[in-house]
Amino acid sequence: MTEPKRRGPRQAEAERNDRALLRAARQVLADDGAHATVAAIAAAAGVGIGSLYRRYRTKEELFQRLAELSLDSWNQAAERGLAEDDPWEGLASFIVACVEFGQGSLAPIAGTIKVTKEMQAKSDHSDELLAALVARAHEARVLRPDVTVVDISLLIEQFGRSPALDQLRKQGREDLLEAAADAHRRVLAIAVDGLRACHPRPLPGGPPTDRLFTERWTHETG
Amino acid sequence: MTEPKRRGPRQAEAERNDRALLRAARQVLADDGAHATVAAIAAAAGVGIGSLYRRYRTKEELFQRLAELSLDSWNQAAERGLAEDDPWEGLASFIVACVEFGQGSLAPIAGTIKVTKEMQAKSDHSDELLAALVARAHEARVLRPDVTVVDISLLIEQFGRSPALDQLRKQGREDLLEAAADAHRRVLAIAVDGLRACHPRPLPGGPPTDRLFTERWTHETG
DNA sequence: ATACAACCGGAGTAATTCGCTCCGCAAGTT
DNA sequence: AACTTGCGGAGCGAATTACTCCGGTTGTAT
Repeated sequence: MTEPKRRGPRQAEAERNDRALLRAARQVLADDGAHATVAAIAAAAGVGIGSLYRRYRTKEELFQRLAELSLDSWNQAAERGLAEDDPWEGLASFIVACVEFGQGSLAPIAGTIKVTKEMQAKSDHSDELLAALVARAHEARVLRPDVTVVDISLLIEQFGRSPALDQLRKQGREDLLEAAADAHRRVLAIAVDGLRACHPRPLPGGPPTDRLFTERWTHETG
Repeated sequence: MTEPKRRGPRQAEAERNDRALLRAARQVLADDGAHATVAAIAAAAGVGIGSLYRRYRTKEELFQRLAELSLDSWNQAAERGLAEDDPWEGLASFIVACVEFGQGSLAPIAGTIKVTKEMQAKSDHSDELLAALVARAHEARVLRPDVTVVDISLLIEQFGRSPALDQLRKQGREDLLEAAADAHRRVLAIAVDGLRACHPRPLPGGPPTDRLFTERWTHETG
């Protein structure tokens, strides 16, 4: 067993709280961007501030953990995509999955995340997976030929947050949240269709540099 | 003459400053979202805070003016689009123009804007113009049939800000700004191509309500 | 030159906000 | 009942914010 022993009587509650905190952090980050507060995160999780700081020594440590989990989710989505038979469906479902679990909520805090060696390894792996998804779609001639992995990554990031959904949530208009989420998925579907190989005109500008991604995170030397 | 007399010796500088302030406000809003500070706006305009407050009594008054000007830009872009002969190019160039001048920078402060009667009239007009653009594209069978005006509006809003560009600007990476802007235009071109009538599969979900737009602004009774 | 008017810049202020600590209390276990 | 473990949130110091106020600067008139 990996964790053979419960160390305290209220360990189960602690684990539930931890999951709730991570869920809430993603949510609040999506809503409020870079200036999400710990009070808001704790409140959204239905947990006291004290409980947050017992598990994470600082706000940054929580965000760090969130970034790591997001990388895992990204990789799982990519592997599910590769497992699909149809190359197009594999790529499209990967994109939708990444947008769905809120990959884009990390963008506002990307500059504050320290990339550990472990995360770097996961990131390299995710690059390979995405490259494989794109290569397979190219070979099947279902993806327009001048689309690169950077284009896909930027598309996912672009749809990671929904301005309309953010504002409605901040205004407490619960009645429109569902409609806004549906509409967001609709617009994403439009954009994904724009990736199909049925468009004769080449895309404007040259292929984008991957420096747009590699140089936006601060790396650890140790 | 509408403005026959200069009232003071430094009037020209004052007008330059006003234009710089509005430009800077759009920029900073795009970068920092809802918590853009007056100090940042004044600094970006190369102007003292005092000069900002001589022209606008409060921060909100500046944002209000910005919203009004944005509506004008929107309408001008729509009229240029209608003036084009090709229905598709008209619609596409309208979308690109709206994204380009930073229409989306207003999304984070949409909830704080008071819509005056004058603005309401301009807004109604813009609705008609966009409806005309979409109807013309539908009649020419160049726009996929289940796309609505709300879809177009949401698409414009979605691309109004670029997460990558925002972060790079905040990090001061001037060397990558151009590349990021190019990449952003590329991804937008992909999404716009997704609107073309060459995609057989219908979009997911029903047509979105326009309540997603009408109910997000606070209206004035007077 | 001198006096004056118009406008500029930004240090200072009061109020708010934020990350984080600390401690009294409740829930299990024995 | 005694004890252990984890919970919640009031409160603190530091940082940030919108806005005011006034000494300085620029351009015009005499």
